[in-house]
Amino acid sequence: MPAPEKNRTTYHHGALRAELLDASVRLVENEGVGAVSLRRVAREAGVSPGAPYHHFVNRAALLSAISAQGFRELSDDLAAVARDTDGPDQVVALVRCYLDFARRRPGHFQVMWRPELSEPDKHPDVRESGDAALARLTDLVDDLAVPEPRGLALALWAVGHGLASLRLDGQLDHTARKWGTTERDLVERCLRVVSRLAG
Amino acid sequence: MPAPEKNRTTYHHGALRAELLDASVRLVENEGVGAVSLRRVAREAGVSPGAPYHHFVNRAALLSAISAQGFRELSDDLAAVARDTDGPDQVVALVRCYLDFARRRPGHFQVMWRPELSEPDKHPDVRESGDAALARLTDLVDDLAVPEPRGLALALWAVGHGLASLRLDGQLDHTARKWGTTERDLVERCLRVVSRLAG
DNA sequence: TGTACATCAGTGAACGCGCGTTCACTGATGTAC
DNA sequence: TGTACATCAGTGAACGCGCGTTCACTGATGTAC
Repeated sequence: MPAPEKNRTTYHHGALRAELLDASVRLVENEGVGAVSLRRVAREAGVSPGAPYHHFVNRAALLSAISAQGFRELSDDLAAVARDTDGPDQVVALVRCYLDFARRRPGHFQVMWRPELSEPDKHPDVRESGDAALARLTDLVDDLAVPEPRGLALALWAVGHGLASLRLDGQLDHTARKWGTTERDLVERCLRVVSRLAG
Repeated sequence: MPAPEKNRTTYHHGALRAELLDASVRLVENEGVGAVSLRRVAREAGVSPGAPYHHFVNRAALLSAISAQGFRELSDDLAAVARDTDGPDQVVALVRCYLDFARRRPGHFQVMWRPELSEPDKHPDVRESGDAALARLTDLVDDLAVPEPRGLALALWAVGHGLASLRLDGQLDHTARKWGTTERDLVERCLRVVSRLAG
């Protein structure tokens, strides 16, 4: 996590767009999406309040870019599952992949699923990359040749999404403590149950 | 949905606390949780900016009250499932109950799972009512006498939570359109798959 | 039943803050010739 | 290789806005006697 860029010597930044994105993701992770304002992000990047406007027309455009980035990475992850595993194991591998993504990119994950933030209607990138990710999921499940592929695909998406959300909100950790176990153990038990859907 | 209370004649409102809560829930439903500010809520209730401070110390206290309200209603709903159904049907009934709650109280639902908004650590009501709701769920699953009750309970919670979240964010509707079907049909197919976990 | 008084639940003005956005500007870079 | 010029990507001051919160106040209500 690079510190706010205070020690710039050149007038031009060089890679401000990328740094604004990074700073935003960091902000979402540490303080939630509410902390992301163009002024704040500019400050984090060590740049004047007007500077971001040369790269993003507004806050939504910035968050859209993060969403699209996230969806593309998730697509790649899902493609790797299709490539590296096969058969019924894919069911659990898929959910695990979703969970791993959410853990690795919590900032992206939180932005991706909130259309009021990233305005998919105004930013085709988000819509397209989101659709592509979902298509990866359904293609994978279709290849399993189970009786209700769409129902299974949605169920797996829902389980993954639910677990990831509950974990990000601290619900899993809280529940684990109450049950005298760990978050990780809870997830594993859940995945064991889910694996029954593969048969 | 009562209109903003502009036509009050008495100096004292009489039920301002309840009306502030209602106004907040309406705001969350229509414009998202970001639209809830004490000033805005006061305006919606037709009252001066300082008035809410006689009932809530700050925004978090207001949102906490909404959370607790939601958790209590969800607990009651889950209790009804335990009372009105039995056997393996309960698995699907439980998820359906969770989904119905989220549909009926979308404003509450969105606030309940975001601890940074309702600060459960500072507001014991939220923690207690949340824990009680979860206990209903686990008690119900325990009574099914399945091999992995905790794993199943979490899986059902996750599916319900995932579906409800995706629906609220418009993802289900979007996906249904792309697949040439309806949100409702999608949910039903998903539940059919989930019902296999009951066996 | 009246009255004095405490308390409750409002008002509305005021404060300082961070925000989004604009704008004239300027330093740095790229390009045509 | 040098130079003139266009364009790009910054600066920093400025604007108006809604917010949280406080405060002296006041109208309404409840209670003790």
